[in-house]
Amino acid sequence: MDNNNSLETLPNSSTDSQQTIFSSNELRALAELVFPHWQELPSLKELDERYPKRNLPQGAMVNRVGPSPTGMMHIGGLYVALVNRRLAKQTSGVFFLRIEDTDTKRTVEGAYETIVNALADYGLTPDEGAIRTPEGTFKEVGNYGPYSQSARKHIYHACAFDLICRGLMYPCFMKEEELQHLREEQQGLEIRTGVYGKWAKGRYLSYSEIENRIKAGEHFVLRLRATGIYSETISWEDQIRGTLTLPQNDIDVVLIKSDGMPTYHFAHLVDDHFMGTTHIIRADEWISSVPLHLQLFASMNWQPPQYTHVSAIQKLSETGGKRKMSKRHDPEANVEYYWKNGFPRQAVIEYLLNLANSDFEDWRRANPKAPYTEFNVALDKMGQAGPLADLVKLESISRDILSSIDINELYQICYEWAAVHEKDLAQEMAKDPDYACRALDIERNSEKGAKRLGTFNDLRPQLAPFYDQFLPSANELPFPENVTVEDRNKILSLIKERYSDQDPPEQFFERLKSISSDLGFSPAVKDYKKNPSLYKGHVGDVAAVVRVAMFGSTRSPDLGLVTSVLGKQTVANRCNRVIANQSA
RNA sequence: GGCGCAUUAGUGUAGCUGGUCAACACGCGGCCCUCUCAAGGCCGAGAUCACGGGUUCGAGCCCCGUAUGCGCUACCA
Repeated sequence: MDNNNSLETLPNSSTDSQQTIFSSNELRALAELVFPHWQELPSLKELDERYPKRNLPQGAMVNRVGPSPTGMMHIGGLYVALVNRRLAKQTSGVFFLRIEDTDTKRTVEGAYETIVNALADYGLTPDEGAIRTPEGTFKEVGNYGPYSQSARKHIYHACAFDLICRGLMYPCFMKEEELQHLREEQQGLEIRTGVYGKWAKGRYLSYSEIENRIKAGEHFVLRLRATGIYSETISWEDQIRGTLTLPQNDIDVVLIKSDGMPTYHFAHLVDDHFMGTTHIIRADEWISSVPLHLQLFASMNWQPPQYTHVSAIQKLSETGGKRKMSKRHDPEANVEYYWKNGFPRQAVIEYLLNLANSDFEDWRRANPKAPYTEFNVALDKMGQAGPLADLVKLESISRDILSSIDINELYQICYEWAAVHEKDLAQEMAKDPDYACRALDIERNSEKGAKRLGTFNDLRPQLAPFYDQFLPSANELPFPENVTVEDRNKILSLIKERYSDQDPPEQFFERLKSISSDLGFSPAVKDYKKNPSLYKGHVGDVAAVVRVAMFGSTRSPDLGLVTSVLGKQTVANRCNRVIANQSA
């Protein structure tokens, strides 16, 4: 990188002759003063060699997600990660994870693991950056690292050194109170607040003053010497929003904080250049910063990436109405919430995909079995308004997924969930996975296309009755009142006697009918309704008795299917315990 | 305060360069199926496209203004 940006060519907004103009020797001395260990810094040339241009096919997108390890993983972060990753994959590009931990005060222990785990759990493992190994440990992969900003200080400093040498960055000693006063004064004057133009006091410092203050150990930050003109605009193409036009940046923003860490803006410039990011897809709160970012890239003579801004998921519907999704008050802002509350991860992903491109739904209907990765995400199909989280819709998607995935896969994820949230159930499942599968599979492939599982919360009611230990005790069974104990026992005796596991499940109802007529119940509900006095009841009442005895509940899936899973022995046992209980 | 982004039925969205464009999904209601519960099938109620002006033969779709929400205006990202 050569120094062709000499001071004279800078289009500075304030042609204020009072500003200190340094000679290039002074600038060099200043840079060395700011970075006493400058000799240890890599040169820009070395960095360019260390991080060569990526060798990727035409049109490949290199993009990234850059969460801060400040606590939980936000659902909006997952959303942005999903979109970025899909786009990278679709173009044979690269998706990487960069941990943006430049704010040492805010970084939280364990948050790094939370991020990596969330991406791994949701199938969004990055190509580069921190990943979770199959053994469950963490490591960093990729040739453009390190991928944590806190470990890249020397790179930022190398670039900062260059900017100081070229007069585009300068030290500023203003303290918090001073900045506060400045802001108040500007507010009193009813002008824009901020460090710009004549308000940028650091621009007026003489070399000797700077030297003295630095040598005295005074704290300082490094600010950009902004080159934008506020009354003029800059435009760029946002792939979601089209052409965006904003005033040029004339604020001397902080680029290096007093602790030596870069701010987001500077880290973005340096990292996304050397990491070869081609597309920045991020939340829309960054729109206002694009003029600054463009200026930063120009100041280094680097090719800027393409910026596009997505509206993050912001609100949630509640009984009260709408409000902003808040980390503190809305548990569903946290990615963990969904799994905890029984939503399969794939459902969350597909729901997010649906928010991103609403035609995903149509695609899914047309391709019920295809993996979601076959769907093509398109930026220009993304909505501009912030979508509202809708758990009811999520559940509907979840139900579709749980009813369409392969039974073995269903067993897997159910078991994985139960192992954490329903431990006793999981234990039983593991004893005989095949049995659990048959129980889970009930009615899934029938013509009726029953979708019994909405979320994992439906797992227990669906599965537990297949295990004796979860059944209510015999005297707690909710038998209907309208069938006498005597009839109940007769019914169950006959079931025990006549049930055969050779019967096809459809046969079961025929058995119920014949038992009904043998015991004076009407085999057809219609007949009973015509002449109630002729019967003790109807086949439905008989079925209810059997249902309670078999399933411990007045509600169950098809009895023929239930009994065929239970098997002859269990059917007999369950009849016996009731009969025994009554006669006792 | 300044600047920016957004605003289509309860919710999420679709509506291409202005002329069946008010559609789809979830939810809600009813009916059907039916031995229970779900699921499924069918039907239906919900939006004068935030509001007010324009431009036009004609506007969710273009322009201006207003309102509301959100964002930025930090040595947070």
